[in-house]
Amino acid sequence: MNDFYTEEQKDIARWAKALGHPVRVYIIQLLSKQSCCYSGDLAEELPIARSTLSQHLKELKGSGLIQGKIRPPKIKYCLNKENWAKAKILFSNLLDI
Amino acid sequence: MNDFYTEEQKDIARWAKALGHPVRVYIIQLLSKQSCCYSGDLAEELPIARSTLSQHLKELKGSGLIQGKIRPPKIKYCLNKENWAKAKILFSNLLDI
DNA sequence: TTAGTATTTCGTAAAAATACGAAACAAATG
DNA sequence: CATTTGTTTCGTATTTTTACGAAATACTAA
Repeated sequence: MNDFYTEEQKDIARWAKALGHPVRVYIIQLLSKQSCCYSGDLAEELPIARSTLSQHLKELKGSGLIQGKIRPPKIKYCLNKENWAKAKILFSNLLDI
Repeated sequence: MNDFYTEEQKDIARWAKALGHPVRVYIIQLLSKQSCCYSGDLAEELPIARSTLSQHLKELKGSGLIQGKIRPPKIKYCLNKENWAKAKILFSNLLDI
């Protein structure tokens, strides 16, 4: 492991990286507003292939910012509220808000 | 150009991407505290090659988050206060702070 | 059981990020 | 002018990201 950086710095970097693409910002903004959505709803409005969208969702999920609940035959995506709250705190500190 | 995303979404993504590596978070945190620093000072404390550091600084500069002023023979790096203020606003909105 | 719906995974390709050491550069000093 | 100092650019290699279409998966409904 790289021991040089603090856990906080790594968390900020991980979440910032997750927000480092406009489509993922779009998704997070949507989830902030309406709390949940389905991949299909996103796919209809976004100008990218479904598989590409799926990749972005996977990345957001991997960062911990969102979570997906299987609700057959769909998958319902929501913010991961716990991590979102953490992210708020860390970004607030960084930005001195 | 990709017209689908708003300027705001692109700005957030650009700045988030710039913060998407622990070393760049480290640099930004430092500059938030002490407002300015030299590449050499960073190079001494960071566990990466000077050329790699230079690349990270270039990326931060490219994103608009920092700026470098030539102060021979050194280069003095500072936060770009204008963009930093913008970033604060955009991230505040996104995080609903 | 077959067909349909929603989404992901796979295979692949192209572009971007990360890292290093060597070499180049730009300005001040001897 | 030659040297020193601080930093960047170059060349290169490796890894990661982004993107797409085709195929696979998982569950429901007919």
